[in-house]
Amino acid sequence: MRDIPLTTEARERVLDAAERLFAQKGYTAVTLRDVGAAAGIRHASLYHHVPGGKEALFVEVTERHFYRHRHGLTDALTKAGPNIRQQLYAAADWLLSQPPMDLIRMAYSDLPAVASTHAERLSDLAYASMIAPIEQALRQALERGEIQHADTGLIAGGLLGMVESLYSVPDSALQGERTRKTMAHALIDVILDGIREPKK
Amino acid sequence: MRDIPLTTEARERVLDAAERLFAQKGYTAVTLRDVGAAAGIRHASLYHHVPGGKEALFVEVTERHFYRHRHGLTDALTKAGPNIRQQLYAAADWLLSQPPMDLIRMAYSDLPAVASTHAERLSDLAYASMIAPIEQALRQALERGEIQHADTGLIAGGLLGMVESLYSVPDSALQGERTRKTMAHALIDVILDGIREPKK
DNA sequence: CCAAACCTACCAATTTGTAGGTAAATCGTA
DNA sequence: TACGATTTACCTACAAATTGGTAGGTTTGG
Repeated sequence: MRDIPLTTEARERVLDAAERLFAQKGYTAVTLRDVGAAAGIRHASLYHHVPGGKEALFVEVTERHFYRHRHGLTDALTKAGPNIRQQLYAAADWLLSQPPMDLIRMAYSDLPAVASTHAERLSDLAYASMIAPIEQALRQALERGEIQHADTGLIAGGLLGMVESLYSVPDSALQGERTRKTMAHALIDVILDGIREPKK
Repeated sequence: MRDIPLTTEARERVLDAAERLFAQKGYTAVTLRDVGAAAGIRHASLYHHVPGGKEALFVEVTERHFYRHRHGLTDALTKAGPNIRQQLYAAADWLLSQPPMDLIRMAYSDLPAVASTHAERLSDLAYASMIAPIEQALRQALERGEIQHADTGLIAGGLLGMVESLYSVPDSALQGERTRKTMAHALIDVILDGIREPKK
């Protein structure tokens, strides 16, 4: 008998389903029956894999989600080479390959619904996973002289909000060359070059 | 006896409370008992003012919310004079004077929970109220030669996402001169000037 | 007086969580 | 290897609380 379940194939199915649903709909909008159905089991069976119930499930998969973002972002940024534009392109591509990460909903709706100890940890993790990697890349570009002095933390956050907001573009507005990816790259160009001067 | 209640002071209290709560927490996370408590009445009394129940209440206050944004944005943009920077400053100030408008949550969680006819109308209204006014100001700045050729719709949406994302900045990170307003203005400067060239 | 505004009390459905059971895989050991 | 014991991964059934919504009565202001 174990207090803390280790990772099995069936448990992974549950966590994957829960992560996708919570990320898409938010904590209160997702029921355990939804999660069970998505994982192919009854809701009561979820308690076998996650004894802590809904809140523990949400906290675990949300932490997992943030950790994966941190890894995915730092990975994309380092593999893109020492050029800030290509780095930001790669970061945006990663973000758009994942389900939307709605930090506003997280702050105003999801986190207030869980115990404050968990909420604070998740809040810190959000910064460390989403903002910090981009901020670090901007700081290094600043040292390399690629960009001028700027509030790197603010720019990183703004960039993130900009790219994530592309998820609210309806699919009907996406066609041909106008994908979320090309739109993200165009927005990054604006951040780097501005829209007053003609593109170099 | 009226089928459609006209506007009274008490009904306004209900709509104001509902609008604030729905905007902050989203459709499913807000209960009618929450709305009633915020308006100072029992949840059953809400049906006196809005016979259609929760969904009708949500649709009505969300429409109202969008209409007010459309008015507030166009008003701020026109009153700021013919300078795109001042116009965008004013638009951002308006957005930050209102409760957060989380379009991602709206698209992925709120709208799927209401009848599709209402969802489509609200989706169109979101574009017309939030994006279109900013896009128009950018187009006019383009004609005036203030900015270079750019995808004005894309920039407007990106700007909006950027400014709204400031709501996910924890209050603990706001102190002294570092308010959401000053941060929004700094981000607008980046959009206009870029971060590669030194500020003029 | 009378209608608007609000109330209490309830219902049916849903949701989280618990209790207890079952089939099948796995393990320890003779 | 044979085989009983245990563990895993699920199930059905139910309890308690919450939710949207309804019925009908009561207060209150013009």
